[in-house]
Amino acid sequence: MNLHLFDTVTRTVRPFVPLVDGQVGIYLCGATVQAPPHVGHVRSAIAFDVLVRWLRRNGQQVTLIRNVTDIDDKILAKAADAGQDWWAFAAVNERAFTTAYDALGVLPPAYEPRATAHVPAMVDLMDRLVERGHAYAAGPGDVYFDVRSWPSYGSLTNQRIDDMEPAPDAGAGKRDPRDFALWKSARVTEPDTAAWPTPYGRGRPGWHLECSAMAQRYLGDTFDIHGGGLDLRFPHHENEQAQSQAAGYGFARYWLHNGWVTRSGTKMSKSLGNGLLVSAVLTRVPAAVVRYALTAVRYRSMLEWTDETLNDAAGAWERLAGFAERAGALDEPIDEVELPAAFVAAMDDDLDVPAALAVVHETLRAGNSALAAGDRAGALHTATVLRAMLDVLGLDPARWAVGTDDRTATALDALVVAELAARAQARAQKDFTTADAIRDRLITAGIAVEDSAGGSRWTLAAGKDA
RNA sequence: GGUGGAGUGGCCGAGAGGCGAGGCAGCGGCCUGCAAAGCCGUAUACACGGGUUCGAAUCCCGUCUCCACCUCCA
Repeated sequence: MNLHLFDTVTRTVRPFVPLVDGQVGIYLCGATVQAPPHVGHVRSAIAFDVLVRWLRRNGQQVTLIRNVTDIDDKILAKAADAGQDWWAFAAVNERAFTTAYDALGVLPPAYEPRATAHVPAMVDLMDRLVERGHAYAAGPGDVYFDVRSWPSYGSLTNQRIDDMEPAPDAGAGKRDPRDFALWKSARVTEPDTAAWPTPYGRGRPGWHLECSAMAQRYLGDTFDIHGGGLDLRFPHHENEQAQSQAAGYGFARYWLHNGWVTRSGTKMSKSLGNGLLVSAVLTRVPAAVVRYALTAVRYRSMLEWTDETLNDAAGAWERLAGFAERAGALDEPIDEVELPAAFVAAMDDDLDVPAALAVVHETLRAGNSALAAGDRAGALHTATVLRAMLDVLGLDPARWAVGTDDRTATALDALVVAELAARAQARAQKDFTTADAIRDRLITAGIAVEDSAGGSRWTLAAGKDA
């Protein structure tokens, strides 16, 4: 493996060497389940899904831990507004995330720990920090991290404490306004179920503490990669690193951050109200097209989300999937296929997917040419290589093909095939008026028809101009 | 105020001193009954102003514009 990754800490692309050869531990900040996922959320999941797939393709055994933050201020507030139990409210949104991940082909993590199930691990971490003089209780249930006690605080994002804007809600009893909460005391307005007893008083976990505790529990004191969105670098990841290292753990060896999805140049986010729900997008665009659109841009870049983004993705996707199918390669095994050197080099260069896709499209052209020249064997081989590359990106056409066991698809196929047979007969009799009428009828129904020497082929034309 | 990112042809997007990645759209051609699909061909691109160099989108200096984080955010 010759993978190089951009590490946020050093701000350079550097060789990735796992702590234990052949095994890679990754902690990815998952969702705070206060709302269903928007497109930006799944972009992050997909970015790291590609990393996981590439590591596995290179023979690495990957342990991916992606947490679920199932309690926080907003969850409590929104659930209260909706007149629901906060835990039920969180569970509904967590399921929506799982549904979206599955629909977009994001491989499931090894484990998805929930914050509320890890209070003992968090208390352990707080104990260590208090013992070492890096945390203090400011009152019953309120525990803060003492940023002044940890000289390297700010090292992840290259900031000095004195340059940071102090939090406006400088909590009572804080030694420094930048001190952040490890544990938040139970409020009288909050339900009893939202607080846990600790030696420091009743309360609930601070966001940063959760991730430190869960990463350490499942991946060990030191692990390979910590990932998340660019917006989590500060304060979340800075605080995680400070807590864990101040407690004596090595923590993450590489920090990776994905860029976000923008609308008119502005970050898509819940608070700005410009978030597009994944569920809404998927009602009008095939999941494979959405996946392609979110995968095609390099993970560190911003991704402007427009109808044209989807239109471009739909065109490219249909070209790729259409060739794989026409070449008859959907059932070929791809695990042992050797990948083109240029593709490997692109992926090894900090997951340069756009460059890798250039190789994919060159391969596609060669395959289409082989097919046009009647070279079935050559086309089949090319299509198999193509699928192997696409599988690394989570875009293997076989994964997204409509199954023949799908009753609706089977029924539709029978009807369209009958129409195409009638059209073929009309064409044979040079009755092009009838033949074109049949084709127009199919096109109106959203079915594209392609003629070739071997007969006519149909596909659902959905996806374009979505 | 602090920290970081970005500005590439009609659009999207790689590259980072020297043969114009790739995709979409467009144009010309081949194929086709006509289409579609596919194939072939087709671009005086690198925010602006200086400089270094035989040679710069790529290095240096300066300028402008945009975005983000420092408060919950993938």
